[in-house]
Amino acid sequence: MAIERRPLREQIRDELMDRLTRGEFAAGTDVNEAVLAAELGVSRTPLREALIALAGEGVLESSQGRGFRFAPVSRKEFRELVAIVAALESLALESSDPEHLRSVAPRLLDLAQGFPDQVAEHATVDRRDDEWHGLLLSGCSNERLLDLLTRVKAGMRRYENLVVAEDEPVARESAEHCEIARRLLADDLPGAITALRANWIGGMERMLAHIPAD
Amino acid sequence: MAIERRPLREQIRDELMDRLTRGEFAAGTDVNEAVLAAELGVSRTPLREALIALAGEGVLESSQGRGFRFAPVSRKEFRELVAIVAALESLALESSDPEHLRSVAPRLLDLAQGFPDQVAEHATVDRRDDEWHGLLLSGCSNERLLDLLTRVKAGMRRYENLVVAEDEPVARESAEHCEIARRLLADDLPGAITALRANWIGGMERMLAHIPAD
DNA sequence: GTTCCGCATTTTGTATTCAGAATGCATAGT
DNA sequence: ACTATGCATTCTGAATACAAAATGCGGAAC
Repeated sequence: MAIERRPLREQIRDELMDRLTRGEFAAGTDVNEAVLAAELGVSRTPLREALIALAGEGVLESSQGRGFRFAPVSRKEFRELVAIVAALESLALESSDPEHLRSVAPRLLDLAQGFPDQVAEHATVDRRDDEWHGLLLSGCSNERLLDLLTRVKAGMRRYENLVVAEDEPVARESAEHCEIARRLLADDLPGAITALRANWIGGMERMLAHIPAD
Repeated sequence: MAIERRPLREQIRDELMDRLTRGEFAAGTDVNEAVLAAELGVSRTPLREALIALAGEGVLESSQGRGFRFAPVSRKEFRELVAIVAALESLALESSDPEHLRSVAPRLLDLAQGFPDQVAEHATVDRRDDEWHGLLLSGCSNERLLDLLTRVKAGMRRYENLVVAEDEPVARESAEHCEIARRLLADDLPGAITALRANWIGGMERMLAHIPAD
């Protein structure tokens, strides 16, 4: 058994992201360090270190003397984040080994086609989507880029639980993923990238319908 | 007079970035927290907070029990970073107001043409380059993107002082910037983006010649 | 009744202390 | 002579203690 030897700040960071994903923190609310530290059973020091790391990813904001608060959501920022992620994933595809892309394409198609059949509980949908995009990017050798992508996506996480999974969007998502996979199978990388962009933009619009105006 | 009211961790972060830019820290070397804290005249706590923030930007690495060290440089990582920045700046241009781009184009051209005439001390070249790209992106309303760009560029900073400014590269850089500005003047956004990409790739190759093999 | 001032309380920001892990050296054993 | 083990030292990781800033409330002045 490999014993867990990670700094507390990282474990705390992950725990906070988990809770955020579960919707336990409302956007815009202040963090009370003492209370949260007690709740987690740690001291304020590693907690603050985790908060600083999360602030670097845009999950939290901080201001002098007022501490940290969960970053408020806005339609504008969501659009900005989607544009960034779309561009970065496009780059990742571009710099992937075409050979590898073709080899994972069948599995990508499989997964995408299976989407609508599965239960559509919200958290499940997101996790499955993450897995799909993860596989899509698995051939990208730009480690820095993959790192950056996970960080930016972490900043998007708080938007995920604003909407609930519905049948029609899930079907659309599935169709779009199939399209991307088929392009890859056909060795049509530019087409796949275009489809990927369309997928992000489309997903964004489907989400925006649920995000209240600023 | 507005008195400075920023958390120590931010001031420390900036100071460390300054020193890094000045080449005071060798890549790959360990940070001794106590020594550095004493040198800066602060305690280890805010210093560590700054180190954690910098680690999030890829400037530092950390490992359990061994603390922080300045991230080693590698040709591979440099290529990765350039690809990312090129993609992000392209996105920024795409999402800029064309009107605004045309309006700053003359000044961009002016600045670019002035480049070769100025003294070519290394730090000056970089600062002037930053200013030029800053102006180029001044019309981008995607705040998150601009934020991300500065962070990724911070991670590139440690590569800058590996090379010294030379006449020929500076002239090339100037010519490429002129090309971008002219495209903008002609309302040719796609052309400008292509030229921008070429500028980054070209600059990368010119730098790579000076970066030792991994 | 309303506004402004000041004090008490709460919470953050920073320093200090403590504990535990890693490194290096010395010594003992083969 | 070489290797391995134990110990001392150094440094990081985390907790606690302290200082200073912000918030909220109550009372006094108008």
